[in-house]
Amino acid sequence: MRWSQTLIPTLKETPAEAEILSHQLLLRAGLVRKLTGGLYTFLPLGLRSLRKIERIVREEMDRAGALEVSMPALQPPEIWQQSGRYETAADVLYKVKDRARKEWVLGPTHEEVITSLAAGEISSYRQMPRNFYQIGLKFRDEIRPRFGLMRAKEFIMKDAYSFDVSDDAAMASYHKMYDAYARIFARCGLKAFAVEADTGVIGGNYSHEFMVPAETGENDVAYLEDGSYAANIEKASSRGPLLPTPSVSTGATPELFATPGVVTIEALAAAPYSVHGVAQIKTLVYWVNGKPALCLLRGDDQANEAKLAGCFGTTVFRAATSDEIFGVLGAHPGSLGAVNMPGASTGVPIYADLALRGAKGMTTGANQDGFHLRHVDIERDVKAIQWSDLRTVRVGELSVGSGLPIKIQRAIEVGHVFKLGTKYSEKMGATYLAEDGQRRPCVMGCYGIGVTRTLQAVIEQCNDKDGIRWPLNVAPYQVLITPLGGAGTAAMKAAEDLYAALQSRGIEVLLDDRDERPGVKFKDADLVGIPLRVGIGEKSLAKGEIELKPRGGALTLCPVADAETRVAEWIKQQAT
RNA sequence: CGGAGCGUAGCUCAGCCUGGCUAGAGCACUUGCUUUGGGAGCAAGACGUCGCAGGUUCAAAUCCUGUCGCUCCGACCA
Repeated sequence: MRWSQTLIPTLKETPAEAEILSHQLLLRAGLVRKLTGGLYTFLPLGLRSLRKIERIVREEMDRAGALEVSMPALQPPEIWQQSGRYETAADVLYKVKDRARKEWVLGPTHEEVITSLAAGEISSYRQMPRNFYQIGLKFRDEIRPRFGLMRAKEFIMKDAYSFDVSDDAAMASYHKMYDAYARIFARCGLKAFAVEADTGVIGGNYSHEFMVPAETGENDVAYLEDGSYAANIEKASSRGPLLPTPSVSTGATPELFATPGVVTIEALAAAPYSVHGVAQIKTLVYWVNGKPALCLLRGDDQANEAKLAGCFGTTVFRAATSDEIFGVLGAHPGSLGAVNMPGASTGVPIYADLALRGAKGMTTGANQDGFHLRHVDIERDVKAIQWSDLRTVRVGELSVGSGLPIKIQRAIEVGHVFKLGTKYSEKMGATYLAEDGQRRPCVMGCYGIGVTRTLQAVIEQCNDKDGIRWPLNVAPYQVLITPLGGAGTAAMKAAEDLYAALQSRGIEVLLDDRDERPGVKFKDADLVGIPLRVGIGEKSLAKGEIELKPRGGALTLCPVADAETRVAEWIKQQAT
């Protein structure tokens, strides 16, 4: 491609709308343009990279034995009602109406569609295992689109769905996808790693997210230096907080004391009260299915809502409002506690974090504004506690297994593999006749890769102060020829010859044939980040030489006659 | 939805607080001349519903109200 014949609108200045580096480079290198928040047009250069990622994904999915299909983005709401997600996923569903005022749904994902396909087409154990995938647009009514392609209303996802006869067979399908994902991200030039992920209400232990370490990511990952453990912070657990919880009883019974105006853990930890966070019980109230539920944590701990969802058995819950809380406990946030709950609140489930097990001599709210209780022994003074791991792990805590200290790193989630089980197949009638003549639900798995997000993750990971440094496999072009001389010069002529020669070898080459000053061409070349630049200047050309300059590497000279083979060799060498 | 901020030329922004005459700069764009190894110089030119609507005023980019949009922080996800 000739630069002058395509559209590569590079920007010298950073658009104000772009906060993070990869978003800025996406715009500055002329890869995408925004239509409106969360919706982007891919320009020729950006589209080429996107297609390369798609091709890698497609090759690896095919290699893993998955079958490519294409499912409708526009879907009938009935199948969503059937799966139960018309309500539970309501906040991300785009809904549209046709002329007859019938409602339709724009698919945020395709479990319902693929399961209804399987319900119709898979009827025997002989037809499994099967894994169907597609690469296409997904629509999500994101509360807040942000960071360019990272979180958009419309994005390209590779989604795959496996169907198996048993749990064991489903695990085999799962591991195939896991391995395929590792290959995909490696081929994209990404340093990605798998972490244990929260399985939410579906349960089970089999869900991994593929993460790209990046400070701009939206996830926190807990991991161990030796690589033996890595988990999303939502899932991660430890041996518990580093500072021990008081476990010696004062012998006294709970005693009311006045704490006017004290409504935070910090305030109670300060003078004159000086009750350390480890000796406080934090009481949180959630609203689950229209009913209250209490969550008790040590004062210095943070609740982990993914873990709470596991306790509640649903992801549809929220923090109770101040008014709701007052109605239940007779006090406002800051003075709440599970000891001596008023009569109206009996029957409210109480979930407590394991770090509080055996806690004695604790201080907590008295359910009376402006008062707290001291000398609380939790197991003596609070009834009907359901114990569970509810806290968010912190840096430095010891891991459950090896006891090594936990580290925490920000990361971008680019892929997710999930063993679904029979949740959808049961609801949607995707059953088969087994060898023994029994009818059973198919055991499913689902596997997603955010393709557009992966593209941006590559940019986030591969750049320097001058611009993008594309990995060869996903670069829009492999080679950029930069002649330093206008039309009719010897440099341009040599560039044209090399351009034709490389093209005939099947090398993807971009020729900067613009009548621009060298400085402009160099700056654009660095910004756009093509892996290998061939510089052809009048001076070196007079000596029979041209320049080879890998992006971010050292410049070498090479005889004009050898240029074609040297470029081809370089590419071959990089590809291995 | 809660909190914060911003909407002025294609892009980056000044002007607004303290209302005033023809709304500005840099970059980009067009033409000409010069220049030509790291985002050139000179000259000429084109480009604006000052987000939109209403109000206050002799007078509004500027003050007030409403509204729409965007960005950032929080709750969701690939």
